[in-house]
Amino acid sequence: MSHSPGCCSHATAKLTPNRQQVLQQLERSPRPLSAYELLDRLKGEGIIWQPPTAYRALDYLVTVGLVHYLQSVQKYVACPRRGCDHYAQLLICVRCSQVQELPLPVPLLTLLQSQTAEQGFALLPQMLELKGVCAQCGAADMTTAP
Amino acid sequence: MSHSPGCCSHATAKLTPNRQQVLQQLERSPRPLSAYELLDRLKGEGIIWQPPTAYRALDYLVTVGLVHYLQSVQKYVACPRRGCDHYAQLLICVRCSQVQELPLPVPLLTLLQSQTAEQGFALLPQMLELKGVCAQCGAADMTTAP
DNA sequence: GCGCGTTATGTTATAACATAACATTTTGGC
DNA sequence: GCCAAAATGTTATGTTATAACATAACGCGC
Repeated sequence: MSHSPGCCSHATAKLTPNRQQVLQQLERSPRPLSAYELLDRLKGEGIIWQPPTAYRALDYLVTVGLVHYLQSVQKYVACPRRGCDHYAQLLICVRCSQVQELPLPVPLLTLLQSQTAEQGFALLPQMLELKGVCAQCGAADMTTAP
Repeated sequence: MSHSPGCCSHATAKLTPNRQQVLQQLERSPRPLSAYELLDRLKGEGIIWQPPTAYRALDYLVTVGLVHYLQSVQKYVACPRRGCDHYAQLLICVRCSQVQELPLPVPLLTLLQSQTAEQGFALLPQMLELKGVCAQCGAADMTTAP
C-alpha cells in the first residue's frame, strides 16, 4: 500500500474501471466477500483476473475508506456510509454473516482510551469487530425454537 | 472441535505431552506465534510435526482457555492469567507485537452491550482485539525522536 | 488381562488467503 | 510526442488452515 492520499481524501479517489468493478460487486453482496469469492463472481461475468489484480483494487478501496477489511473473518465489505471515520464498530452476525456498521459513540471511545492509557497503551484508530447475533437471526430463533 | 468439556472446566483439562509442548513454546515466547512459527521452533528441538498436529493442540488449548487466538493477526498467544473470562481486551502493540491482556471493565461491557442491543444485536462473549502502541514502544519513541 | 469405544495422534494431500517480483500498458503533464 | 508515474497484467510462490483417512493410546467394565 503506497497510496495514502492523505486521510479521508477519498472524495478525490480515482475509481478506475477495475476498482469500480470490485466496489460494485461488494455493494451488491449482502455479505462480506473473500478476495477469491470476489474473483469467482467476476469470473461469472466474464472477467478473468489473477489474484493480485483483485487484491490491488481491494487495497486501494480499503485505503481510501470505501471498503473495510474484516480481519477477524478475512473478508471485504463495502462501507455502507461511504465515510471514513477513524473509529467505528462493525457488528458481525455469526449466523448470517451480515455486517452492520455503527459509529463508535464518544463515551465508549473515551472509556476505551482511558482504560488502555492506564497501561500506557496508545490506542490507534481502528474498526472494532464485534461478533454476535443480529436482529433478524435473533428473531428467527424465537419463531423456530419451542 | 468436538471438545467443549463445559465452559471453564479447564481445571480438568487433559494436558497431553503434545499439548504441553505447544503450551510451553507459547509461554516461552514474548510474542504471539503463528502455527508455522510454532512448528519451526519445535523442529529446532527435534520435534517434527505435520501442521494438523499443531493445529489440533492449538484448537484444544484455545477451547479450554489456556491459549488465545488473535484473529486480527492470525497468531496464538498463551493466556497470561490462565483464566477464561468470557470477555477481555487484548492490547496488541503494532510495533513490537507484544500482547497485553486486560479484563473488560463492567461499565465498558455494559456500554458495548447497550449500544449494540439498540440495533437488536446480541453480543457474544469474545476477546476485544485492540491495536495500539505499548508503553515501552511509546517511551522508545520519546528517546529516539527529536 | 481382554475387548471395546473414545480420544488423541500420525500422515497425505489440498484448500484458502495473500504477496513478491517483474513486464507491460495507460494516464496525464509538459 | 515524450516522459514519469500510476495502474494493470502475469508468473510463481509464500502463508495459513483443514479434509480425509489410518493408527495408536487410554480408560472402563467385565
